[in-house]
Amino acid sequence: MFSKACQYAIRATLFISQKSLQGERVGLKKIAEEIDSPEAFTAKILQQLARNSIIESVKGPSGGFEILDKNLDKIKLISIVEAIDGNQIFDGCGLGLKQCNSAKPCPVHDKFKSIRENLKHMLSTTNIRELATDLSIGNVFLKA
Amino acid sequence: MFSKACQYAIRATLFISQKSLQGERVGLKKIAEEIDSPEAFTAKILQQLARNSIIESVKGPSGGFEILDKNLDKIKLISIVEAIDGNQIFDGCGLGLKQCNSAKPCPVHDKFKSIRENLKHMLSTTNIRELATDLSIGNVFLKA
DNA sequence: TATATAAAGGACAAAAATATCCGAATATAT
DNA sequence: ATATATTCGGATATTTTTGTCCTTTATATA
Ligand code: FES
Ligand code: FES
Repeated sequence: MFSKACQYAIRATLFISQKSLQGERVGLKKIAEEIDSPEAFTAKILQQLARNSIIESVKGPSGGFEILDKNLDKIKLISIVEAIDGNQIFDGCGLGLKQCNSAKPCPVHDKFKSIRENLKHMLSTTNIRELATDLSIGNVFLKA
Repeated sequence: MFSKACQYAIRATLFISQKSLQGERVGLKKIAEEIDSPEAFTAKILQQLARNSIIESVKGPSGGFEILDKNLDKIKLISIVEAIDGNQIFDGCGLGLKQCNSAKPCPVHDKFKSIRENLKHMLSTTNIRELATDLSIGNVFLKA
Protein backbone atom coordinates (compact mmCIF):
# COMPACT_ATOMS: atom_id res chain seq x y z
CA MET A 1 0.00 0.00 0.00
CA PHE A 2 2.57 2.55 1.17
CA SER A 3 6.33 2.40 0.71
CA LYS A 4 8.48 1.65 3.74
CA ALA A 5 9.74 5.21 3.58
CA CYS A 6 6.17 6.41 3.91
CA GLN A 7 5.40 4.06 6.77
CA TYR A 8 8.48 5.28 8.65
CA ALA A 9 7.44 8.84 7.86
CA ILE A 10 4.02 8.39 9.42
CA ARG A 11 5.36 6.57 12.46
CA ALA A 12 8.06 9.21 12.96
CA THR A 13 5.64 12.08 12.53
CA LEU A 14 3.30 10.58 15.09
CA PHE A 15 6.08 10.05 17.58
CA ILE A 16 7.33 13.60 17.13
CA SER A 17 3.75 14.81 17.49
CA GLN A 18 3.33 13.00 20.73
CA LYS A 19 6.50 14.58 22.08
CA SER A 20 5.49 18.00 20.80
CA LEU A 21 2.19 17.67 22.65
CA GLN A 22 4.34 17.36 25.76
CA GLY A 23 6.41 20.35 24.72
CA GLU A 24 9.47 18.24 24.00
CA ARG A 25 11.82 18.17 21.05
CA VAL A 26 13.26 14.80 20.07
CA GLY A 27 16.41 13.66 18.24
CA LEU A 28 16.96 11.23 15.40
CA LYS A 29 18.39 8.48 17.56
CA LYS A 30 15.46 8.43 19.91
CA ILE A 31 12.97 8.55 17.05
CA ALA A 32 14.56 5.60 15.26
CA GLU A 33 14.56 3.63 18.50
CA GLU A 34 10.96 4.36 19.33
CA ILE A 35 9.58 3.57 15.91
CA ASP A 36 12.03 0.72 15.27
CA SER A 37 13.43 2.06 12.01
CA PRO A 38 16.92 2.22 10.47
CA GLU A 39 18.51 5.38 11.79
CA ALA A 40 20.29 6.77 8.72
CA PHE A 41 17.39 6.04 6.42
CA THR A 42 15.04 7.68 8.87
CA ALA A 43 17.26 10.77 8.82
CA LYS A 44 16.66 11.12 5.07
CA ILE A 45 12.94 10.84 5.54
CA LEU A 46 12.90 13.41 8.32
CA GLN A 47 14.73 15.77 5.98
CA GLN A 48 12.01 15.33 3.39
CA LEU A 49 9.33 15.97 5.98
CA ALA A 50 11.14 19.09 7.16
CA ARG A 51 11.51 20.40 3.58
CA ASN A 52 7.77 19.90 3.21
CA SER A 53 7.14 21.84 6.43
CA ILE A 54 5.45 18.90 8.06
CA ILE A 55 7.99 18.87 10.86
CA GLU A 56 10.54 21.45 12.03
CA SER A 57 14.19 20.62 12.51
CA VAL A 58 16.63 22.40 14.80
CA LYS A 59 20.37 21.80 14.61
CA GLY A 60 22.90 21.82 17.39
CA PRO A 61 22.81 20.90 21.06
CA SER A 62 19.28 20.54 22.40
CA GLY A 63 18.18 20.45 18.78
CA GLY A 64 16.05 17.79 17.18
CA PHE A 65 12.64 17.59 15.59
CA GLU A 66 9.29 19.01 16.59
CA ILE A 67 5.90 19.88 15.15
CA LEU A 68 4.33 23.28 15.50
CA ASP A 69 1.20 23.19 17.56
CA LYS A 70 -0.91 24.70 14.79
CA ASN A 71 0.31 21.97 12.46
CA LEU A 72 -0.98 19.23 14.74
CA ASP A 73 -4.42 20.17 13.48
CA LYS A 74 -3.48 21.26 10.00
CA ILE A 75 -1.41 18.24 8.97
CA LYS A 76 -3.48 15.26 7.90
CA LEU A 77 -2.16 11.81 7.13
CA ILE A 78 -2.56 12.52 3.44
CA SER A 79 -0.01 15.34 3.67
CA ILE A 80 2.62 12.84 4.75
CA VAL A 81 1.68 10.26 2.15
CA GLU A 82 1.79 12.82 -0.63
CA ALA A 83 5.10 14.24 0.57
CA ILE A 84 6.78 10.84 0.50
CA ASP A 85 4.95 8.62 -1.99
CA GLY A 86 3.37 11.25 -4.21
CA ASN A 87 -0.18 10.90 -5.43
CA GLN A 88 0.14 7.94 -7.76
CA ILE A 89 -1.82 5.89 -5.26
CA PHE A 90 -4.74 8.31 -5.54
CA ASP A 91 -4.51 9.26 -9.19
CA GLY A 92 -2.91 6.27 -10.89
CA CYS A 93 -4.67 3.34 -12.50
CA GLY A 94 -4.94 0.32 -10.24
CA LEU A 95 -3.96 -1.93 -13.13
CA GLY A 96 -1.05 0.28 -14.16
CA LEU A 97 -2.48 1.85 -17.30
CA LYS A 98 -0.56 4.98 -18.17
CA GLN A 99 -3.37 7.11 -16.88
CA CYS A 100 -6.55 6.51 -14.97
CA ASN A 101 -9.17 8.00 -17.24
CA SER A 102 -12.86 7.41 -16.88
CA ALA A 103 -13.22 8.10 -20.60
CA LYS A 104 -11.02 5.07 -21.35
CA PRO A 105 -11.21 3.04 -18.17
CA CYS A 106 -9.58 -0.24 -17.26
CA PRO A 107 -11.87 -3.13 -16.30
CA VAL A 108 -11.72 -2.34 -12.59
CA HIS A 109 -11.81 1.42 -12.81
CA ASP A 110 -15.12 1.99 -11.04
CA LYS A 111 -14.44 -0.49 -8.29
CA PHE A 112 -10.95 0.80 -7.67
CA LYS A 113 -12.03 4.37 -7.75
CA SER A 114 -14.48 3.86 -4.97
CA ILE A 115 -11.90 2.19 -2.77
CA ARG A 116 -9.29 4.84 -3.47
CA GLU A 117 -11.83 7.49 -2.58
CA ASN A 118 -12.49 5.80 0.73
CA LEU A 119 -8.79 5.71 1.39
CA LYS A 120 -8.31 9.30 0.34
CA HIS A 121 -11.19 10.44 2.49
CA MET A 122 -9.84 8.62 5.51
CA LEU A 123 -6.35 10.07 5.03
CA SER A 124 -7.73 13.55 4.40
CA THR A 125 -9.80 13.65 7.54
CA THR A 126 -7.42 12.05 10.01
CA ASN A 127 -5.25 14.60 11.69
CA ILE A 128 -2.06 14.18 13.59
CA ARG A 129 -3.20 15.54 16.94
CA GLU A 130 -5.94 12.95 17.12
CA LEU A 131 -3.53 10.05 16.52
CA ALA A 132 -0.84 11.49 18.79
CA THR A 133 -3.39 11.81 21.57
CA ASP A 134 -4.33 8.16 21.16
CA LEU A 135 -0.66 7.32 21.42
CA SER A 136 -0.30 9.27 24.67
CA ILE A 137 -3.26 7.43 26.12
CA GLY A 138 -1.26 4.30 25.48
CA ASN A 139 -3.62 1.90 23.79
CA VAL A 140 -1.94 2.13 20.39
CA PHE A 141 1.70 1.57 19.47
CA LEU A 142 4.43 2.54 17.01
CA LYS A 143 6.38 -0.67 17.10
CA ALA A 144 5.57 -4.33 17.54
CA MET B 1 -1.16 -0.66 -4.27
CA PHE B 2 -0.19 -3.68 -6.36
CA SER B 3 3.23 -4.50 -7.78
CA LYS B 4 3.76 -4.10 -11.50
CA ALA B 5 4.01 -7.87 -11.74
CA CYS B 6 0.56 -8.13 -10.23
CA GLN B 7 -0.88 -5.47 -12.52
CA TYR B 8 0.51 -7.29 -15.55
CA ALA B 9 -0.87 -10.52 -14.14
CA ILE B 10 -4.38 -9.14 -13.88
CA ARG B 11 -4.28 -7.52 -17.30
CA ALA B 12 -2.89 -10.71 -18.87
CA THR B 13 -5.44 -12.91 -17.15
CA LEU B 14 -8.27 -10.72 -18.35
CA PHE B 15 -7.00 -10.72 -21.90
CA ILE B 16 -6.61 -14.50 -21.87
CA SER B 17 -10.08 -14.78 -20.39
CA GLN B 18 -11.56 -12.69 -23.13
CA LYS B 19 -9.95 -14.92 -25.75
CA SER B 20 -11.01 -18.06 -23.91
CA LEU B 21 -14.60 -16.81 -23.95
CA GLN B 22 -14.24 -16.83 -27.72
CA GLY B 23 -12.71 -20.29 -27.62
CA GLU B 24 -9.27 -19.04 -28.62
CA ARG B 25 -5.88 -19.76 -27.18
CA VAL B 26 -3.35 -16.93 -27.22
CA GLY B 27 0.45 -16.73 -27.20
CA LEU B 28 2.89 -14.70 -25.17
CA LYS B 29 3.74 -12.27 -27.92
CA LYS B 30 0.15 -11.33 -28.56
CA ILE B 31 -0.59 -11.02 -24.86
CA ALA B 32 2.34 -8.67 -24.26
CA GLU B 33 1.26 -6.56 -27.21
CA GLU B 34 -2.34 -6.32 -26.15
CA ILE B 35 -1.65 -5.43 -22.56
CA ASP B 36 1.43 -3.32 -23.36
CA SER B 37 3.84 -5.18 -21.11
CA PRO B 38 7.47 -6.30 -21.45
CA GLU B 39 7.37 -9.67 -23.15
CA ALA B 40 10.02 -11.63 -21.24
CA PHE B 41 8.87 -10.35 -17.89
CA THR B 42 5.31 -11.20 -18.78
CA ALA B 43 6.45 -14.74 -19.59
CA LYS B 44 7.66 -15.17 -16.00
CA ILE B 45 4.39 -13.95 -14.65
CA LEU B 46 2.38 -16.26 -16.89
CA GLN B 47 4.47 -19.14 -15.56
CA GLN B 48 3.52 -18.21 -12.02
CA LEU B 49 -0.13 -18.00 -12.96
CA ALA B 50 0.05 -21.39 -14.65
CA ARG B 51 1.77 -22.98 -11.63
CA ASN B 52 -1.07 -21.60 -9.54
CA SER B 53 -3.62 -23.12 -11.91
CA ILE B 54 -5.11 -19.74 -12.71
CA ILE B 55 -4.33 -20.18 -16.38
CA GLU B 56 -3.40 -23.23 -18.46
CA SER B 57 -0.37 -23.28 -20.72
CA VAL B 58 0.12 -25.48 -23.78
CA LYS B 59 3.47 -25.85 -25.47
CA GLY B 60 4.22 -26.32 -29.13
CA PRO B 61 2.57 -25.22 -32.35
CA SER B 62 -0.90 -23.82 -31.83
CA GLY B 63 -0.04 -23.70 -28.13
CA GLY B 64 -0.37 -20.71 -25.87
CA PHE B 65 -2.41 -19.77 -22.83
CA GLU B 66 -6.05 -20.24 -22.00
CA ILE B 67 -8.41 -20.34 -19.05
CA LEU B 68 -10.73 -23.23 -18.38
CA ASP B 69 -14.34 -22.24 -18.66
CA LYS B 70 -15.14 -23.36 -15.13
CA ASN B 71 -12.31 -21.16 -13.87
CA LEU B 72 -13.82 -18.06 -15.41
CA ASP B 73 -16.34 -18.18 -12.58
CA LYS B 74 -14.13 -19.69 -9.92
CA ILE B 75 -11.15 -17.35 -10.23
CA LYS B 76 -11.64 -14.03 -8.49
CA LEU B 77 -9.31 -11.07 -8.68
CA ILE B 78 -8.05 -11.89 -5.22
CA SER B 79 -6.71 -15.24 -6.45
CA ILE B 80 -4.41 -13.41 -8.84
CA VAL B 81 -3.31 -10.85 -6.28
CA GLU B 82 -2.52 -13.53 -3.74
CA ALA B 83 -0.65 -15.65 -6.28
CA ILE B 84 1.63 -12.78 -7.25
CA ASP B 85 1.83 -10.35 -4.33
CA GLY B 86 0.93 -12.65 -1.46
CA ASN B 87 -1.39 -11.51 1.28
CA GLN B 88 0.71 -8.86 3.00
CA ILE B 89 -1.62 -6.24 1.59
CA PHE B 90 -4.55 -7.86 3.39
CA ASP B 91 -2.85 -9.08 6.56
CA GLY B 92 0.04 -6.70 7.09
CA CYS B 93 0.05 -3.53 9.17
CA GLY B 94 -0.54 -0.40 7.13
CA LEU B 95 2.23 1.35 9.03
CA GLY B 96 4.64 -1.56 8.66
CA LEU B 97 4.58 -2.94 12.21
CA LYS B 98 5.83 -6.49 12.23
CA GLN B 99 2.33 -7.77 12.59
CA CYS B 100 -1.11 -6.30 12.44
CA ASN B 101 -2.60 -7.24 15.76
CA SER B 102 -5.74 -5.73 17.19
CA ALA B 103 -4.43 -6.54 20.65
CA LYS B 104 -1.46 -4.21 20.06
CA PRO B 105 -2.66 -1.98 17.24
CA CYS B 106 -0.92 0.85 15.47
CA PRO B 107 -2.60 4.26 15.54
CA VAL B 108 -4.44 3.70 12.27
CA HIS B 109 -5.34 0.07 12.74
CA ASP B 110 -9.11 0.45 12.82
CA LYS B 111 -9.26 2.86 9.93
CA PHE B 112 -6.93 0.80 7.79
CA LYS B 113 -8.65 -2.40 8.61
CA SER B 114 -11.93 -1.13 7.33
CA ILE B 115 -10.41 0.00 4.04
CA ARG B 116 -8.53 -3.24 3.58
CA GLU B 117 -11.73 -5.13 4.19
CA ASN B 118 -13.46 -3.12 1.50
CA LEU B 119 -10.64 -3.91 -0.87
CA LYS B 120 -10.60 -7.56 0.06
CA HIS B 121 -14.35 -7.82 -0.36
CA MET B 122 -14.21 -6.20 -3.77
CA LEU B 123 -11.41 -8.49 -4.93
CA SER B 124 -13.12 -11.56 -3.50
CA THR B 125 -16.40 -10.95 -5.24
CA THR B 126 -15.18 -9.82 -8.64
CA ASN B 127 -14.79 -12.72 -11.00
CA ILE B 128 -12.93 -12.98 -14.22
CA ARG B 129 -15.83 -13.79 -16.49
CA GLU B 130 -17.58 -10.59 -15.51
CA LEU B 131 -14.56 -8.44 -16.34
CA ALA B 132 -13.75 -10.33 -19.53
CA THR B 133 -17.31 -9.84 -20.70
CA ASP B 134 -17.01 -6.10 -20.13
CA LEU B 135 -13.84 -6.18 -22.18
CA SER B 136 -15.59 -7.92 -25.06
CA ILE B 137 -18.33 -5.33 -25.02
CA GLY B 138 -15.56 -2.85 -25.63
CA ASN B 139 -16.14 -0.06 -23.16
CA VAL B 140 -13.15 -0.91 -20.98
CA PHE B 141 -9.51 -1.34 -21.97
CA LEU B 142 -6.27 -3.11 -21.09
CA LYS B 143 -3.87 -0.48 -22.31
CA ALA B 144 -3.87 3.28 -22.52
C1' DT C 1 10.73 -39.19 -37.89
C1' DA C 2 12.14 -34.45 -38.75
C1' DT C 3 10.99 -29.84 -38.27
C1' DA C 4 9.01 -25.94 -36.55
C1' DT C 5 6.60 -23.68 -32.85
C1' DA C 6 5.76 -22.25 -28.35
C1' DA C 7 6.28 -22.27 -23.32
C1' DA C 8 9.70 -23.36 -19.32
C1' DG C 9 13.56 -22.32 -16.85
C1' DG C 10 18.11 -20.63 -15.61
C1' DA C 11 21.47 -17.01 -15.73
C1' DC C 12 22.17 -12.45 -16.10
C1' DA C 13 21.31 -7.11 -16.23
C1' DA C 14 19.23 -2.77 -15.08
C1' DA C 15 16.56 0.11 -12.27
C1' DA C 16 14.43 1.41 -8.09
C1' DA C 17 13.94 1.18 -3.19
C1' DT C 18 16.10 0.69 1.01
C1' DA C 19 19.95 1.45 3.86
C1' DT C 20 24.73 3.05 5.49
C1' DC C 21 28.70 6.17 6.11
C1' DC C 22 31.02 10.27 6.73
C1' DG C 23 32.35 15.09 6.41
C1' DA C 24 30.10 19.77 6.39
C1' DA C 25 27.15 23.07 8.33
C1' DT C 26 25.00 25.08 12.22
C1' DA C 27 23.31 26.09 16.65
C1' DT C 28 23.94 25.81 21.73
C1' DA C 29 26.24 26.06 25.95
C1' DT C 30 30.21 26.76 28.46
C1' DA D 1 35.79 31.97 21.26
C1' DT D 2 35.70 27.13 21.71
C1' DA D 3 33.95 22.72 22.21
C1' DT D 4 30.06 19.91 21.50
C1' DA D 5 25.74 18.22 19.89
C1' DT D 6 22.91 17.67 16.26
C1' DT D 7 20.91 17.94 11.58
C1' DC D 8 22.21 18.21 6.46
C1' DG D 9 23.86 16.50 2.25
C1' DG D 10 26.62 13.82 -0.80
C1' DA D 11 28.55 9.42 -1.93
C1' DT D 12 28.19 4.73 -1.68
C1' DA D 13 26.33 0.01 -0.67
C1' DT D 14 22.76 -3.53 -0.45
C1' DT D 15 18.44 -5.58 -1.54
C1' DT D 16 14.37 -6.05 -4.12
C1' DT D 17 11.87 -5.48 -8.18
C1' DT D 18 11.72 -5.26 -12.83
C1' DG D 19 13.39 -6.71 -17.07
C1' DT D 20 16.32 -9.44 -20.73
C1' DC D 21 18.56 -13.31 -23.07
C1' DC D 22 19.46 -17.83 -24.24
C1' DT D 23 19.04 -22.80 -23.91
C1' DT D 24 15.99 -26.69 -22.98
C1' DT D 25 11.70 -29.14 -23.19
C1' DA D 26 7.30 -30.39 -25.01
C1' DT D 27 4.19 -30.95 -28.80
C1' DA D 28 1.75 -30.49 -33.16
C1' DT D 29 2.07 -31.40 -37.84
C1' DA D 30 4.13 -32.32 -42.23
S1 FES E 1 -8.34 3.34 -15.48
FE1 FES E 1 -7.69 1.80 -14.13
S2 FES E 1 -8.32 2.57 -12.24
FE2 FES E 1 -9.03 4.13 -13.58
S1 FES F 1 -1.59 -2.83 13.52
FE1 FES F 1 -1.33 -1.39 11.93
S2 FES F 1 -2.96 -1.90 10.63
FE2 FES F 1 -3.26 -3.31 12.24
